Amino acid sequence: MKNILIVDDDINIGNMLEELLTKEGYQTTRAYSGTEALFVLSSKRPDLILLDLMLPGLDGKEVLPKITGIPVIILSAKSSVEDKVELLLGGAADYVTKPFDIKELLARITVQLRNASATASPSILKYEDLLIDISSHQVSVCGEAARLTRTEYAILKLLMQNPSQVVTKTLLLERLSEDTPDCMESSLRVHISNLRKKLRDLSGKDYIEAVWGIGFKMKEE
Amino acid sequence: MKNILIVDDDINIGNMLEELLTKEGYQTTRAYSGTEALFVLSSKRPDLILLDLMLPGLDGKEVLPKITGIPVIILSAKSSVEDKVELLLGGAADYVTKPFDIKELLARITVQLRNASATASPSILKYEDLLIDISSHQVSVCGEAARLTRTEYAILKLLMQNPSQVVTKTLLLERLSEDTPDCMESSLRVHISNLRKKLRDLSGKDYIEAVWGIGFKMKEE
DNA sequence: AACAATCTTTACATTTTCTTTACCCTTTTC
DNA sequence: GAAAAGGGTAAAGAAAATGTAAAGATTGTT
Repeated sequence: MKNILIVDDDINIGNMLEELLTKEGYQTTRAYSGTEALFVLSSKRPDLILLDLMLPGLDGKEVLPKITGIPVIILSAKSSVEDKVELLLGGAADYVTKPFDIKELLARITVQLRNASATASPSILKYEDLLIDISSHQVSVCGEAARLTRTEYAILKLLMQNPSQVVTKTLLLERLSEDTPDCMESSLRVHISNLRKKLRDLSGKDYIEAVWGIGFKMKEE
Repeated sequence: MKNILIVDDDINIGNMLEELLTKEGYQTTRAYSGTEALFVLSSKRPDLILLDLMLPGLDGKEVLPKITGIPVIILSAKSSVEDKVELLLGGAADYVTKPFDIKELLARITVQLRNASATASPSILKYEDLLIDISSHQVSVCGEAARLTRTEYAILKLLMQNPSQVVTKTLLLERLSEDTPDCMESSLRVHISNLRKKLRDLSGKDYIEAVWGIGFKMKEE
C-alpha cells in the first residue's frame, strides 16, 4: 500500500486530503510545517509528498531541495508562473494550484506513483556475499559488518547499483565530488585500493575489476 | 542533444513551439496528424512528445496508447477535468492547457526529460553475433563477453554505428586521436588486427572488411 | 589543543595497452 | 608480369594506467 505524506498547515485542506486519499486506498501521514516534514522524513520514506508552499517556519521552497528520491507535488495558492518554474526546475515533480479539482489531483498522483515505481531502486543491494542496506547505510561481507568510510561506501554502492556494468572514472569522480569538492583520479585509486583491502580481509575475494582506460565494475563470478 | 516531436495541426502554434524549443537547444521534429506522428515514431525515437488533442484523422486520445516508453505532454484547448483525468491515467506524463505560458511549458518539459534520463534505457548496437551495450561499455560475441581495449572498442563501435558504410581511415584516426593524440596509420592497422583476432577467437568469423585505399567496413553476411 | 578518522598527495612497482618496426602477403598499376 | 602501394600480423620497446604503501593535510570530536 502506497504511503503519501501531506504537508499543509491548513487543517481543513489537510483533513480533506487525508479523507480523500484514504478512501482511494492510500496510507497517509501528516506534517504541519516544513521542519516537521523533514523530521518525518528522517525516519520514514513515503512514496509521494504533497507539499504546500506557504508553511509556518521553514518554507516549502526551502524544504523541497532537502527531499531526494521521492516525487513531490506542490500544492499552492500561488499561481504565478515564476513560482511554478522555480519549483519545477528545483526538483518538484508537478505543480497544482489551489483550488484544485480532486479528480485531477488524484490522476496526477497516480502518474507520479506510476513513474516512481518504474524508477524504484531497491533498498537492499546484493552481490554474491556483499550486502548493502541503503536505508541504514550498512555493509556486510559474508555476514560480517564492514566498516567503510563515506567515500568507500559511495563507491561500492555505485558499483553495486550497476552490476555487470562499467562505471566510468568520470562518473565516479563526479558523484564523489558531491561530498568532497575536489577529488583527483589518484585519490580515487587509493580509495578503491582501500575498499578492496577491507572487502578482501573479510571475504578473501576481490570483487572489483578495473576496466583499463574506462573505469571499474563488479567482477563476474 | 534532446529531440522533441511536436504533434499539432495548427501551423502557427507548431511554428512557435519549434522556434522556441530550437532556441532552447532542443532538436525538433514535426507531425501534423495522428497518423503522421505514428509514422514518424516507426523510424525515430524522440526523447519527448508534445501532443495536441484535436488532430485531423486519428485523434490524440487514440494516438496516446500507441506510444510507449516516451513521455508525452498533452497540449490541449480542452480544459475539462474529465479529459485531463482520462489522458493522465491513460499514460500521459503531463497535461498543459492552451493557452499555456511558455516558461511553464519549458519547465514541465525539463521535468519530463529529467525523469526520463533517470530511467535511461540501454542503447545496444547489434550486428549478427556482435552486441555492444554502449551504456555499460560491454561487448559480447556469440554470447560471450569480449575483453577489448579502449581503442579496439572505439573502432568496433564506430564500424557498427555505420554498418554497410565504409569508415575512412582518416575518420578512424581522427576519432582515435581524441583519446591518444598521435596515432599513425600503421598503428591503426595493428589495432584492427588485434581486434579481428579477439573477435575471431570467440566467433571463428572475420567481421571486418578492408576497402582498399579508403578504410574499413563491417562485412556483409 | 590534542586526538582520531578520513581524505589527499606522493612515490614507486606492476600491469596493460599503444606504437613502432620489420617482414610477408595481396591488390593495383603500368 | 614486375614494380609499387596497400594491407595483415608478430614481436619488442615505449607509454600510459593501475595497485599499494606511506606520509602529509583536512576534518570533526572530545
